[in-house]
This record gives sequence, C-alpha cells and structure tokens, in this order.
Amino acid sequence: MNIYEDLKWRGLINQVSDEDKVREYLNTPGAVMYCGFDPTAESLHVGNLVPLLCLVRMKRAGHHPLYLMGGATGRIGDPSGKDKERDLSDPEVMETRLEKIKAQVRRFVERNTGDRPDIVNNYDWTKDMTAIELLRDVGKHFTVNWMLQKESVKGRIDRDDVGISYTEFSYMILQSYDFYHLYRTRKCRLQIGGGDQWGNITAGCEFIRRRTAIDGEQAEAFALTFPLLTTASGKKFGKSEKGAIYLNAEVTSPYAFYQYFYNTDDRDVIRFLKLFTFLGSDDVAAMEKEMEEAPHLRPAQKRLAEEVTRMIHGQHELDRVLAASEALFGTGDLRKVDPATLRAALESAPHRHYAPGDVPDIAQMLVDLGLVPSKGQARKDIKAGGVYLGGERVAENQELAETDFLGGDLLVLRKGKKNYGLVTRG
RNA sequence: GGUGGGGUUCCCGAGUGGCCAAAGGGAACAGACUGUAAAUCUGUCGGCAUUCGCCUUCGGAGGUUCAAAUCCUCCCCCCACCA
Repeated sequence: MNIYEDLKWRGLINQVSDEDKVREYLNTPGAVMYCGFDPTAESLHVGNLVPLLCLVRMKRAGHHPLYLMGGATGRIGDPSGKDKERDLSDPEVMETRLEKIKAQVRRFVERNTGDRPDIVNNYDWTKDMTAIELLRDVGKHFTVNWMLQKESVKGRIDRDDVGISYTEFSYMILQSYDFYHLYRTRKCRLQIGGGDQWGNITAGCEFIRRRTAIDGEQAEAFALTFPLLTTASGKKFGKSEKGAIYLNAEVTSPYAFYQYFYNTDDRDVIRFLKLFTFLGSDDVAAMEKEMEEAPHLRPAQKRLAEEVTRMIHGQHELDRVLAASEALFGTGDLRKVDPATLRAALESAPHRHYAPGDVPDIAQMLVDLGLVPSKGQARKDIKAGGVYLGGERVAENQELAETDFLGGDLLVLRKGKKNYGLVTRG
C-alpha cells in the first residue's frame, strides 16, 4: 500500500493541495518532505506526536523526512490557531528549549526508525538575512490582500477585542521562505503540518511557484495537513487534569503518560490506534473485535497505551509502568504487596521523605506531595471521603497509626481514584 | 496624537459605595454509579483556622469614606476607529 493510502486510512489527511500529485510524489521512494516544530515549550507534547509520527512513517516508507526546528520562527510567534497575540520569549530560553526538543526528536526517531533524523534549523538560513533582503526577495511576492484572507490572520482582524502585530502577521512569510529554502537546498516539495498550518503551508507553495518562476522553472510544491485532534467528550486532546501531556519524562512521568492513553474514551480509542501507532488494518480490526466482546477489559486502550509508551519511553520504561499500574490498580490488597515493589511502582508518583520525628498530619502530607493545592482543600477532600491511606479510606481527623507504615517506613496515599503519593520516613 | 471601549477570582463573564471572597456559565477536584470509560446526580471550588473568625484579591500606586471591585487623582496595559 502506498504511504499516501495508508495515511488516508488512518484518518491522517485533512487537506491536500493536490491529491493525485501528492500520491504520485510519494510513489517514488526518496521523496523529501518536512514538518516544523517551534520551541514554544521545554518539551514536545502529545499533540506533536501526529506530525512527528507521520515523518517517521514517511521514513519507514522509504522517504526522506526533514525535521525542522523553528529557531527563527519560534522567535516570531505563529498566529495560527491562536486567538490572541503572544508574548515573545527570551532568545536564550528559546535556545535551551530548542536543544531539548532536538534531543527529544533524535531519540524518538532513532528508537522508531533506527536512523538518525535529518534535523534542520531555520535560524541557520534566516539569521543573516537583512531586512531589505526579506522585503525585496520574499515580501514582494505576497500581497497583503491575499495574506489577509488567511484564516490565521482573518480570525484576528475580524474580532474587535484582539489584534495582530506586524510581527505575527509576518510569520507566514518566514515559514514560506523556509519551504522555499528547503526546496532549493534539499529538493523538498512537500510540507506537512497540523490543520491550522494550512494557510502557512499553502503560502509556502505559492511562494515557491512564484519565486522559481523568476528563474523560468515554475516548481510545484504540495501541502498536506492533519485533522485537528478532538476527543469525543469535547475535551482538548492531550490535556489531563494536571495539564498538557508532554513527551519528556521529566515533565510528564512515563506512568502518567501511560495512564493518559489508558484512559482514552471508548469512542476515540480505535481512531487513536490508527493515529498514534504503527498497527495495520488487521491488527486494528482485531482490537475492535476484542473490544466489542469484552469492553470492560479495555483491550484497545491497553494496547494503545502500551504502543505509545514504548514508542516514546522505550520497552524498559514500559515494563516498569506496567508493573506499577498492576500494583496500584490490581485487585490485591496494598498491604500484601512487597514494599520494595510498591516503592518501585510509585517511583514516578510524587514522593516525600520525612525524618522520623517530623511526620506531619495527613492533610499536610497531601499538600507536601502536591496532591492538593492547600490544606483546606485537603481537609475537604478527606471529609468527602476522597483520600485513602494504604488502600483504606481516611476518616476525618484520623491520626497516623504505627501500623499504617507498610514495611515499617512506607505510606501510600491516594486522592480520588488514581492520584498516588508516596511517603517515606527514616 | 485624537476619539471611543476595555483590564474582575483558572477561563468566559455579572457586579457602579455597605447585603462581595464577589452572580451565572465553563473548566477542574471529590463522592455515588461503573469498566482506571462515557453519561447522570451530589458536594467543593482564594488562603489559614476543627468552631467563632482572621488574612489576601477585582491592571498599578495613592486618596476620599465608618466602609471601595464600585467614587477621585496619577500611571501602566489592551482593543477599535480616525489622524
């Protein structure tokens, strides 16, 4: 199956500039395509997984994907999909983030293709460009009238409570230049991205056509965007109670990462299997059938969580996460679980250590563990019956007993159904 | 630079001197029901305090008043239109 058909089957294609030509472009191995990632945070999040994964799919299909780091564009700020102007970040902060994301992309790609990714940074070809060059060589090919038609800009102009700065307005010009540059230097003729990137990408296609026309070439470039990720419940995909789910283990623990996918809504899980894993149609169909037969066992959710966690954190981390999940959600009594196993299982849960004489009351421990924002809230949760100690519901005003310490020095606290915290003393 | 409209607790958004820790909605959290799901129902939703209560908040800084998110002064920021 052509990679294009595969993407289509997965529901990964939202818009394509020219379906036939893109399919044809992807028919010959070695095609070059790119997708950009701006350093807007310390780490990529699950939302970035779709494009990232798509580039990997391309690689697996024998093509040559380019991973573009937005060292330059990140300094400007993309108005796409944003309803208000954003603050500019510090260049140094941006640089640090970019390095982290780069490392992350490298690890991910190596793990899933066995090859080093071809990473480029648009700062490299933009930093020495003069304002005059930009205005003459690039800006001249864009009419403001046309730029104003773009969704990202229009959305901001039409509203009477927000505006758009010239800086963000110019974003598409920079991104267009990137595409052109990659066409010139790397023969890249396809750019992929999220649904909100359509305007920016087609701007690039347009620019390539016009710019190359000057040299009598009239090159053609293509755009392909993914659908906006939605969840059945209407929640934003990739957001949990604790905030966005990131790919970096230091920001989102592998355990939380696994749990996020494990908790996928029934209505979304098959679609997500297609979007986030390499499973083919046979496997997916099998999962669908299993799920129908035994929905309460949630085979599809389990598979999804496993596949994605392995992809991002590796088999080793996955094994630990599985052990932890089993210990915490398994049927057994926590007291019967070996303390050492418990400790390992809760490794990615918040942890607090107290000296023997300094162990505070339960409410304070919940605060210290970060399970609740304040002591008052902790009391309220206890009162509501939402706090558990070693698997037993904590009563109001309950004092710690010596027997609560598993193995003599370990406390397992839980708020609600699945928020664990570990306390040790000694 | 001019004119007009704005800045309220996580978000949206009421609130024009005391009844305001501040309506309503959303989000979120907890409970019941379940399948670590969805839907539904209930409770909570600035901080501290077991109760009385105390403290901090309505862009910022001052001021008027027994009393200010609400009035006055200056300042900062955002938006629209005009120049």
